[in-house]
Amino acid sequence: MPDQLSQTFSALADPTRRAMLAHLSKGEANVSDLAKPFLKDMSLPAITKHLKVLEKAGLVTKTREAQWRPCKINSEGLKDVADWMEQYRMFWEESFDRLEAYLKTVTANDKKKGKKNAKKSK
Amino acid sequence: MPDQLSQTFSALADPTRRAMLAHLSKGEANVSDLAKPFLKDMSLPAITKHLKVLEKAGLVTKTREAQWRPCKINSEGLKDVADWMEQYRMFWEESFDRLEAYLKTVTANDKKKGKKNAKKSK
DNA sequence: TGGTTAATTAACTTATCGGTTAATTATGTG
DNA sequence: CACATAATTAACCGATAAGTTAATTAACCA
Repeated sequence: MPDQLSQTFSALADPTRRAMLAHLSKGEANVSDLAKPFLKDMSLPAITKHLKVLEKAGLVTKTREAQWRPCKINSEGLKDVADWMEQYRMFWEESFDRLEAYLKTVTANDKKKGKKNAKKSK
Repeated sequence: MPDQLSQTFSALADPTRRAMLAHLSKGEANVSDLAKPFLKDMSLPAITKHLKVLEKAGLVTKTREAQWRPCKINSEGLKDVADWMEQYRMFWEESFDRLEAYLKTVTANDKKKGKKNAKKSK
């Protein structure tokens, strides 16, 4: 049901999963390695589920090696997020001048088309 | 659930909310302006709820002007995401050389402990 | 005053999420 | 073989997310 990007954002909306990703940013790890920091707080099946979410989100790939499942970061998911973010760069880079200039051009267009936006009073 | 970054990612994990944000990237808009493209698919209260999610996530700020509620993008939330993303830049920028070099330094530590592929734990 | 527009709140339903325990599948080893 | 280790699957549960309809608040207008 959900599009890929939604799945990716959804996967990142959990501190445990982000921590697992941070762990993997240091290199490959198998499931029990990833689980270790969390086994005081949750069970191993919970970790398996989190990993599956990360996989489906395109953030992690899991392979097999005997009974182990080495995991590593999959850059695809991160790239999708980074690409989406790009369109908002001017907002989070506090370049106020460029932002105001940009918004001014948009507003100018609206005026031409006679759009009475949120501009009606004051 | 309670940490800010999770809330922000969670807010972005919905195509309707991302579309509303895209709309707001063109300038301020009232609730009904934002709702218009979606009123075939969902009710106005649904939009109100989506907006509230975006607000709590620090992605949108809503003010009052008579009976209207002009909304605009709040860069704080976007900045939080962008900052978090930074630590993974080397992955989604396919600079394979640097990535491999980096991972090699991390793996070198493991090799000292005799790890071939993250094989052991304990 | 009464009516219209903009938006929110309340109450409710349904589906999904994040976790659990118990059982199961693989693989390697004495 | 028996057994331990690594990880997954199954079945279940409570909380929350996303939507609905109906009612309500708030401001403007004639």
